Amino acid sequence: MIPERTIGRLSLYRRILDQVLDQGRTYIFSHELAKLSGNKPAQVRRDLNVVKCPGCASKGYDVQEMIRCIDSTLDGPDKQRIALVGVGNLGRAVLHYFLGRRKKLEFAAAFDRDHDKVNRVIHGCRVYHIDELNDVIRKENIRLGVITVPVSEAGHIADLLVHGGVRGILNFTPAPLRIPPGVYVENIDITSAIEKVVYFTDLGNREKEKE
Amino acid sequence: MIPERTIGRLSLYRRILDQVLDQGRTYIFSHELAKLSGNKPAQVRRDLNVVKCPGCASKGYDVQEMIRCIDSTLDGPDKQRIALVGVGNLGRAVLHYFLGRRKKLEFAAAFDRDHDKVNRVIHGCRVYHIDELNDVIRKENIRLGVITVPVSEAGHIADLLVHGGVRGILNFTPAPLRIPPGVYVENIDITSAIEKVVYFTDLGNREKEKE
DNA sequence: TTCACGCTGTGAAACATTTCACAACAAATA
DNA sequence: TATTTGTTGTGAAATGTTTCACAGCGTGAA
Ligand SMILES: NC(=O)c1ccc[n+]([C@@H]2O[C@H](COP(=O)([O-])OP(=O)(O)OC[C@H]3O[C@@H](n4cnc5c(N)ncnc54)[C@H](O)[C@@H]3O)[C@@H](O)[C@H]2O)c1
Ligand SMILES: NC(=O)c1ccc[n+]([C@@H]2O[C@H](COP(=O)([O-])OP(=O)(O)OC[C@H]3O[C@@H](n4cnc5c(N)ncnc54)[C@H](O)[C@@H]3O)[C@@H](O)[C@H]2O)c1
Repeated sequence: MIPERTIGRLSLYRRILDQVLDQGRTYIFSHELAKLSGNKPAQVRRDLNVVKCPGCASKGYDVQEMIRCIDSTLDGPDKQRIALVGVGNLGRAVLHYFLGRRKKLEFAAAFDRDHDKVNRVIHGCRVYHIDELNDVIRKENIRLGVITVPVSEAGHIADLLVHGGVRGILNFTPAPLRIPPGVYVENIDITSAIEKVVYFTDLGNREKEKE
Repeated sequence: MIPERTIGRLSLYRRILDQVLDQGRTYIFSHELAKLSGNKPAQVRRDLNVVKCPGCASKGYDVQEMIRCIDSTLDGPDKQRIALVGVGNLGRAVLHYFLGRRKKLEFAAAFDRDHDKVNRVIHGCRVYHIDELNDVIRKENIRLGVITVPVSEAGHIADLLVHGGVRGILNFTPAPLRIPPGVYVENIDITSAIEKVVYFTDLGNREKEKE
């Protein structure tokens, strides 16, 4: 059972290593990957040990081997089919960005309740009416969902997804989803990210005790 | 010095409390806010202690008082002026979402290098050419930046922002920004968030040792 | 007035994660 | 061959965060 933080870093390493490989490098040292990813060398080595990627004291780590090790940990055996719910500004940005970007991820269906959006193909993804959600995700065998509806709708949408058989959700809404055990939820809260920046940036200005 | 996780939760509590207040409630117990925010009651009480918000054993916490305490910790004294760089799909989603949403946050300028976008007002925000960045953020007294350009541009944009006097950055790019001490960076990595969902969802399918 | 209840506030324990620090080793050099 | 150099892999320490568990208290009931 690998901790969440580690998975996040492995995901980042992989994208960096794809680039490193494109540049023709075949080996890399932990301190180099550390610099490229914004971490400490010891952290990088630990993370690589976790995915059983062996290094060589003189040459460092074999880049292709690293990618293979990370792949075998992060990727499922098959291509992951994902449903996106809420084809608004953020939803469309996500669909557009991931279109053809990562081989193992496919946005197989999107849902909205706005009739101007349904029955169209947006950024390579067919948009269905929300009422069809259950049928479509079952028929398409979709196990993952992304929620980009307004916060007031999120709880209800999460219930629909879970009822349809979805077992992992990326939730862009600040609503805490009440889901049964066995379903995994990852939250991205853009508002709180901005508020963190405000707080930690202002430390100099305001009276903030160090300790 | 309050830890980052705590700040994230406080930001969430505040939004929940705004709603609670709209519903006419004046007091709330830690276990209720815990349920609404997806945390344990002891965690909520600790967080509130951190912002010196007193509770009453019989009535719980005064909602307005809580909001005041959180405000006085999270918000700077003035409205925060923010620059967004990269008016693409994600950048526009952010501009649109925050337009008039949080009183203390204002997207005061946006920048792009695409001439179709510059010198227009998009979602209430004037878009300038990237070459004007330094002048505009100095003139407008902007101290915070949001980076939504392609990953290859992010390092360069971060340098421009810092050079112009920006001290806090929200970076949507997976590029680790090399910034001087005193500048705070918060990263949102949507790709790694999705990959976390893939990993933790698949635990049942694949052979994953528990321990 | 006394009691029982349920909540807050918090010290201390438990748990999680990062970092240090160094033995062991491979390659390059002399 | 012996020596130097610089890296990996990892036990153990340090650090950071959450959770437990309960003393103390205010309120309402008897
Ligand atoms: N965009 C951002 O920067 C941002 C920032 C912070 C939080 N968020 C969160 O992400 C959510 C989405 O943001 P956005 O900017 O894309 O909003 P948006 O309003 O542009 O899009 C919401 C979409 O969901 C659809 N929808 C609404 N109810 C639905 C339902 N019951 N079933 C199916 N579809 C439904 C709407 O038709 C619309 O297309 C926000 O509501 C917020 O909770 C976004
Ligand atoms: N949209 C997503 O779901 C998503 C997911 C993962 C990561 N990201 C990250 O966020 C970034 C932005 O995503 P997006 O979907 O909005 O991309 P996008 O291509 O729609 O937008 C990028 C914008 O930046 C502008 N730009 C490019 N170079 C510039 C420069 N030097 N100066 C000023 N402006 C410049 C472009 O003109 C464009 O408007 C991505 O490149 C990626 O790194 C986005």
